[in-house]
Amino acid sequence: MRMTELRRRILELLWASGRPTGAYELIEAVTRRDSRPVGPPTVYRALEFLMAQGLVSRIQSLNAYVPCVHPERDHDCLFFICNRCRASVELEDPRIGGLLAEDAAVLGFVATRRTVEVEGMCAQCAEVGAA
Amino acid sequence: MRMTELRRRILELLWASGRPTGAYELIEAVTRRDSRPVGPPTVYRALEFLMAQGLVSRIQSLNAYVPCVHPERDHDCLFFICNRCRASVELEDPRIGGLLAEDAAVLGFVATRRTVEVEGMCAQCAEVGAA
DNA sequence: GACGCAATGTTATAGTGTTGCCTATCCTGC
DNA sequence: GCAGGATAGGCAACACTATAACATTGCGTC
Repeated sequence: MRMTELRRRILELLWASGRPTGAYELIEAVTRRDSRPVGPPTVYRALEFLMAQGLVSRIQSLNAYVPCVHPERDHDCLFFICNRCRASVELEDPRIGGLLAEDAAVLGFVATRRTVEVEGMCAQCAEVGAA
Repeated sequence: MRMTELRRRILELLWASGRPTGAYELIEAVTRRDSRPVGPPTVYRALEFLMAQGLVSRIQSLNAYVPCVHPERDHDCLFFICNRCRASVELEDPRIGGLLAEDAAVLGFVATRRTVEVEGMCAQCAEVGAA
């Protein structure tokens, strides 16, 4: 389990992008930057690794990937996704994790992964165009 | 805006299925049952309609669709998805919607859609195989 | 240097969803 | 009844997302 050149590069690209980025965008970006073709499996494997390390999260609503804001902490990612400017904000709200754990307990459900995503419009976009 | 034959059929198939069902499964099912080919756009349009009516929800983690348990009520769907038996349970927990609204307000974010999904193992499956 | 293992490369393909355009059907108002 | 607009569905092609299967490389160990 190593942080290889490729994996680091993909993580850098995600940070540089500043917004949720699709796997095929990453494929293109890596290919362009390294001037050699990179196939889908390569990138998907790197993403899988980065997600396992808690360095990257997948946004289900967008089929896209973002770097985690607090990789060090054990994170319950909670995303606010602007459908206008495509930006996403990651938040931590332990209370939500608590409620979900509570609900899971009632069901006898053993949770392994959580997805909490809110779509809408960010403050800036909402200000600009009320449409 | 009408509940047509096709739309009703797809809703019925979702209810009959008893678990999250993919769009292409529905395409196949409708095609088989009606003995005539149905294309992807047809089914996707019907699903879009059903979701707009609050009769169906999409489970992002699975790229699949489920009928809503309480179509009449305004619902904040919250799903528990078993990765073993593929079943899903829909719950209502207004407290979570409340917290999300609160967090959104802090960000000045205008929310239009929420996705809350928990993956793991349901009580029955957890009981059977602890693996 | 031969082996073992993790990582990556390569090719092909599976799975999911959309666009564009046309036809059919239904309701509305005359 | 019957134009005429609006909504729904059919169809072909395509775009996007992800994985399978198998070969290769690089690296550490004995």
